[in-house]
Amino acid sequence: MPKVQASVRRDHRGRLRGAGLRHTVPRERILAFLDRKNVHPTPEELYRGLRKKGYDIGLSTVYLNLQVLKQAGLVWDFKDPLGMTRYDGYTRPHHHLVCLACGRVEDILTDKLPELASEALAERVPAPEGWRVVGARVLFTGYCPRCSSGKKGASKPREKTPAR
Amino acid sequence: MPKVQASVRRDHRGRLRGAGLRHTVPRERILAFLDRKNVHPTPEELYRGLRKKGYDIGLSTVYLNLQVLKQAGLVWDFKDPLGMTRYDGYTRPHHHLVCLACGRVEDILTDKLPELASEALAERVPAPEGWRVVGARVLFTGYCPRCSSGKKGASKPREKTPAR
DNA sequence: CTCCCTGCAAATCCTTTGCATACAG
DNA sequence: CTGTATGCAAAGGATTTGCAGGGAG
Repeated sequence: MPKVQASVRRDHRGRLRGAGLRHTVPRERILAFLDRKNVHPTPEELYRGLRKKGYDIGLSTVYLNLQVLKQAGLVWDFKDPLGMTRYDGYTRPHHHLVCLACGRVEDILTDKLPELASEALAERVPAPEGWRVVGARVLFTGYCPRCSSGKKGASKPREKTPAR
Repeated sequence: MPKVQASVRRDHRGRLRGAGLRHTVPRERILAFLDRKNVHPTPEELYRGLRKKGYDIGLSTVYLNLQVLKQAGLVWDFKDPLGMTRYDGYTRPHHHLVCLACGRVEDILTDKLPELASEALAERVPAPEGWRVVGARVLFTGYCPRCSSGKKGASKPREKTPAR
């Protein structure tokens, strides 16, 4: 019996190779870290997270590889309402929902939501003359369960202007 | 004949007062600069633009007031695909369409597009248990007329990763 | 072996802050 | 007049770059 499919979602070596990238330990660890749902760390948080696990990685390596992985389409990034760049493992098409009070981010998958899928939105928008629209990303804003329960300072408060 | 309604869109003094803000020369000029459609400057560009007109304004004043005006709801801001913060005069609800090649930004008004209006999207999204969704902003991406005409380097090229 | 990657430190870029002076109400 | 706002310069924070050593193919 051939030893096939060790773990679909964890075959990072294959994903890297498939994207034309070399397999390296830092890349493997970054992909592994992001390979969970609703995980959207800033580069700094990702760096600390990996360090906390005992991995000896450099912050600039994290920044560099996040960019490389992004260009390869293996991860996504977006700016949260406070302007911080956040990353997530790219798997299925989705949007984001951010809590205006504490900054928590939730993935909004569009697999089952043809109406809200990027392509659908991109097709439906009346593009100005001559433009070719290729994508659409929605940033939903609101209040998470903890923060909308009325309790002030339910979670860590935001320092800056909630914005956007 | 009473001298009424000098200029609806240019009554910046009234808009400021209405928002509980003092009227000052810098604020007046910033609002005036943004009071055109499809104008989405970065703070730096806005600063240079005002300077070019001979106005003696400080960069930090621009930053400060953009934030004040944003909090007052008189202007909006958003991050373009390169991560630059861009501002526009807040008038009607709308989204943005950005050219991935040259960075040009076009306003997509939703007055006549109930389906794509922020409220409609916010209502339609299946919010995770306990969340209260209050808004939605769409960032459409594509290629503007000049850049989609096939000619390479149609406009100023991007230095950074087009991203997102 | 050769080229690319890593990790540290220094450098950049955007944005905010401190402060004395000037203006709005 | 009193309290803000302005504008300059310096500080701060996030991200990038330079470079010598190390690893992947």
